[in-house]
Amino acid sequence: MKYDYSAIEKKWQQKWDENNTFKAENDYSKPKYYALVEFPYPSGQGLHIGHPRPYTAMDIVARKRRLQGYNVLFPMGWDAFGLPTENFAIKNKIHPAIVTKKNVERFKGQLKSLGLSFDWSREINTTDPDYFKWTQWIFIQMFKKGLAYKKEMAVNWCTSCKVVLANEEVVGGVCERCGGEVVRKVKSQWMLKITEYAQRLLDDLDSVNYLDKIKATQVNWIGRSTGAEVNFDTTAGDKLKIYTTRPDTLFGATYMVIAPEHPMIEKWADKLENNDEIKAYQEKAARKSDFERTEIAKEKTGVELKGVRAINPVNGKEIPIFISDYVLMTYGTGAIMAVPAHDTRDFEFAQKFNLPIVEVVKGGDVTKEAFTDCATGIMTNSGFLDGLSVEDAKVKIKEWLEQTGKGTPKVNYKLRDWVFSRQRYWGEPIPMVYCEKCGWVPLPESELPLKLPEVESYMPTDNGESPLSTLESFINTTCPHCGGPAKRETDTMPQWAGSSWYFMRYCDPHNQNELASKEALDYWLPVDWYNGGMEHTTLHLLYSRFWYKFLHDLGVVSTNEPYMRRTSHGMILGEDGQKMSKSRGNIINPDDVIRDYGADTLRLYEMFIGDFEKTAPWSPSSIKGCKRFLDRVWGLQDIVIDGDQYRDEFKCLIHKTIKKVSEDIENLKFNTAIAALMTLLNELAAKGSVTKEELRTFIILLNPFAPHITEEMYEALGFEGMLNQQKWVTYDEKLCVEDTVEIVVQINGKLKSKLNISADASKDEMLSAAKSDEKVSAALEGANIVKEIVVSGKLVNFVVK
RNA sequence: GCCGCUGUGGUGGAAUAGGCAGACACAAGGGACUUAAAAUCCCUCGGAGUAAAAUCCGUACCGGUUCAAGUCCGGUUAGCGGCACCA
Repeated sequence: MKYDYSAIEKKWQQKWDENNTFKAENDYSKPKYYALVEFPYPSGQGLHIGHPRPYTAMDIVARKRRLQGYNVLFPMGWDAFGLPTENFAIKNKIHPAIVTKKNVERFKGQLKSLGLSFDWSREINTTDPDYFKWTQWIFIQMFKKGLAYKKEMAVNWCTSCKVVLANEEVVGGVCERCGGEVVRKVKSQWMLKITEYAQRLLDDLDSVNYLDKIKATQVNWIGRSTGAEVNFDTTAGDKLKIYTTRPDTLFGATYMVIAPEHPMIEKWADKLENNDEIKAYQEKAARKSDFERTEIAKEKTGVELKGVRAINPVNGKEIPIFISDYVLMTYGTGAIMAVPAHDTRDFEFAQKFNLPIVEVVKGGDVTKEAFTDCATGIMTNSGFLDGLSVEDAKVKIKEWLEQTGKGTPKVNYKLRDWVFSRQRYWGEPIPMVYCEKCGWVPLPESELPLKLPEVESYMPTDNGESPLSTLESFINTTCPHCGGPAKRETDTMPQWAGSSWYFMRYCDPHNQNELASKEALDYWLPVDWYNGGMEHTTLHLLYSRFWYKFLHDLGVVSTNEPYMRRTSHGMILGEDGQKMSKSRGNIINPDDVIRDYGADTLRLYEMFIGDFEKTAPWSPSSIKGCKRFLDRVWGLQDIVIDGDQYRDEFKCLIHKTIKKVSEDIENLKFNTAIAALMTLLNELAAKGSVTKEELRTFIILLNPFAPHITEEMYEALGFEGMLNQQKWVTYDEKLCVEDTVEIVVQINGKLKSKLNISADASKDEMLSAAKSDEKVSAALEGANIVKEIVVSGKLVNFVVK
């Protein structure tokens, strides 16, 4: 009988659908397991060949856990707000909701054709008002707790499209779509105070099981540093506050630098002698795009503020103040003390402007380059700090700063607040109203969801306002607080909003009264295993952890962290080893692969393709090997013999294979799990027969990887019920050990011979067996044995002279 | 510049916790079957060497620790990913 994959796959997909086979139960007394994959953005291109890799991996985990008796939640949904849909809608004059609906249908069909065991009864869509009602609700709670605020912020502005761009749309400093120049433009934006959670987001990484590289990236992104803030007096009378991580070098501060946007500059305008020069520099800096700012970073620029000088608090010396765009207004206090002897950037600047360089840490040659080593240096030219190590000096100077009131220890983070406004149509409306009397007022919860109004054009306006801003009927409303006339916020939320809490909605997706019931949240959360792309490590992962912690503070969820375990998969590249793209013409369409080889083969191949965490090039010939494997598995039906036991000769191999497959799935080593199954198949095929029980075990082990063929074989073998309702097979550790083992005999660490010996042989028995081996005894002839090393069950090594 | 990761046959990749390098596949070559091809089955498959063996070399490079190193340590180099004037 031929292996008719397409009929088999269709048959079982239908059966699973009809029986709601993979519906997670609401029985909260059972042990639960929550396996999560990132929900896709339903793009117009349809499913990418890369999607099945993580989806299949977690599907394997979910299917195995079900067989192990867990109540498994393995849901799927759509992260459907977003720019490509909006752009497509603009271009083709179709409502984005219609585009979304069409794309979702296509995606869903494709996912089903892969045989993924999602619980479709819990499907969610971020663009569904019943869903984004709660996204808006969370925003309002944040506003009420002071975590959402409005602020003037620079945005990316494409000078050619005359449109505000999201950061993701700025590629290499130019507009992704038209290649036009992108500049900064200041606009009033909603911000979320993620910085308030910086320390917790950092600390709680200790309590979760994320891959080390994921943790490292998060730590890096949060960017905690410790130092001190120091107040410098100025000749203008005002104090200038700086932040430094090297307060120990205070004696070496020979000038100061403040950001071009620093507010003091305006305040000092009447005292400054070179206002024209300063203004010119400020304007130039403001005009620069981010791209230019980093391009020109090679050479330092700046202007001295003539007329005002600062006073170094430790030695009372007057020092000049400069403005330069290498100091950022957005970090620390926007002002630094410059210690050219011990900071590379200050050194460059000092050289260019001929400023004095004073060595305060011995150990380098500060006439040639900045000496930045904290570990070995000894303080010098530093008054009461002289002779101390850098670390001791840091402690002592901080004490001095506090005692004298001239400064305080301070922790800073690179993490910045989250810019939450987008001047776009296809996003969640921000549920806020501006009243002249009451200021910003949130909509009452009874008015949620605030739906998107119908507009004629989804195009952003010429002045960078949201398309909603042209719609008088939407804008004009009454103040929920005083009842007076008020105007709605017209910006929408970024795409990251809906995905920041979607895993919570899956727990209770149809709840009309709450984002999910407390009972459901307490039962299902945290997510046990979340797999997703490395590209989401800094944004999505951090944002959703932040929202979760906020909701924990509100009492909505009971735990601190949303995801117990986070892993990450590698991308699938084109056959040429390049990223798949239309222009390279190296795209593989999953529909074609399913048509030509079947979903089980595709699943198996994507798991076998290589190390799950690494990128892997698609290989059209390798996939044939996986098809060949399934053909041979199918062929086992022709050689099946009666028998409700494993035969003795296969007992050990089968137990070892069960162990290997069970463990490898938990360790993301799907490729070696499949290799173990191939080995077992090869042995059985070589024997020419397989007992019914052996085959039953084999197809249970293979089921998570290739669910359709295994269900079909299970049925054809005449077993009761569906395979997915059976129990995962278990192994006996004792039976995984062979009676006899092959041990290695080495002389001076070089392999001389191999011999078979009883597995429980003592060290003495191993030694004497080794010595009596022909090859070994010949080689040992006349040699002087200095040492004998015996590793039980593994090897014997003679060290000879 | 900083942080993280990686370097193993023609290819994708295995190798628990320092103990047989190259599992499992792909490709290639040879053979069987076939009128022929496809499919399938069998054999070979890191390099040098040999009739075959023996033997020697071999996990990016240099050095170290060890009875024993792909694995640990120090240095170099190449590539990938992230951040990037963060004081």
